[in-house]
Amino acid sequence: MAYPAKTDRDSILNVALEQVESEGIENLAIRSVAAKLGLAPNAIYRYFENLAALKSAVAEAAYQRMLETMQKAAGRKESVEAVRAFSEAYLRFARQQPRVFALYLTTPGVDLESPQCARNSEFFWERVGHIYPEKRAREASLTLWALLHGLAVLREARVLTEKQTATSLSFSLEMWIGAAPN
Amino acid sequence: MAYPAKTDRDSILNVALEQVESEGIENLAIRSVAAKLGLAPNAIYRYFENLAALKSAVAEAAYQRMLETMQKAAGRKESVEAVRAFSEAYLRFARQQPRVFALYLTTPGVDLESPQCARNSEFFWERVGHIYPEKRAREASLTLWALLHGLAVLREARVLTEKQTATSLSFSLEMWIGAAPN
DNA sequence: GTCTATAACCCGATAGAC
DNA sequence: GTCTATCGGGTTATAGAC
Repeated sequence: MAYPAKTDRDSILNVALEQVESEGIENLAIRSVAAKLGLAPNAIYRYFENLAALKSAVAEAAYQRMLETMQKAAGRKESVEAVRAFSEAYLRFARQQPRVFALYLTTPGVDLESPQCARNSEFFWERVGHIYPEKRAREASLTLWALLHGLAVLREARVLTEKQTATSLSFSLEMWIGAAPN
Repeated sequence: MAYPAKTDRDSILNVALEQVESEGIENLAIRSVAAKLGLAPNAIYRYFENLAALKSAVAEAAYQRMLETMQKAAGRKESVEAVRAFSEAYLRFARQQPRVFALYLTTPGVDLESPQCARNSEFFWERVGHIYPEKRAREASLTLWALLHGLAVLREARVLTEKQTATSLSFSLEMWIGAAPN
């Protein structure tokens, strides 16, 4: 072959993620990704249909990253301990990668049926649902998710200071755990 | 005057809000706003410094709208009743104006010290804080806000169905109210 | 599968006339 | 305060060579 492949889908995606984290999704451009990889702009089109498709892929990667972060934090810990651990990890993720976090749950055009996305729901259900009786497990786990996400957003919006976020998280978890039957 | 004013700041802002609601903030363009008003594109620059300034103004308007929505819903109701009322209003706002809601708490470059923004925090504090003892009032009111926002985001992301949102809201409020000393 | 080259399009922003 | 005209830049897309 005169022109062997110089790149692949994952390489492009990783460069895109870097650029999103440093400049935000709104400034992600096909040309800059190609330049970073030493490619002509339209080489990208072999792997992604257009800019919108690339952005969607980046957003899906954000779901994947969040899931891995939570899984790693929960580890083999048990119920309540696991909750505390991945709750803190959720907020840490938002602080450390704010522009990637901004894509999480807020990017239109992401297929929520895709494995990466669907597994985020399952994670909460599996790791947390059984703390509550079956009848209320679903609402309880979704409520916890909502709580964590809301706190992260409020802090990223600078409505909450770092300290207020910490105390509000303690308060929230205490409340959430305390509301369980035992 | 050979060229009398054909428009004003509020007219521009309203058109911008319409366009954001129908096409999202990322597609807001000075040219389309001007076209809608029957103006040349650069006439807009008499009222807004640039596109970024227009977007910020739209985002600030979103804060204003949310505040008015909550205030109207709370009305003269008392503590717990008020909480239920504006909580539902919060979620209704997100559903009815999803693209405007998407700007709320997620738009960088909005001055959170501006009256519209700061009053959102104050609202929660004033209407809700006294349900809890002073020592925990701050965390409690911020937690409620986080909860509502998280639920709204999860539903807009289609993680929660309409029904799950309703039951999770009930669960959340019960939990939140139940955690108060009396 | 990638390259160069080109073109069309849309947008933000500015200059200067009225 | 608004206009026309234009500049500069980014995005998308196509054609044809290698």
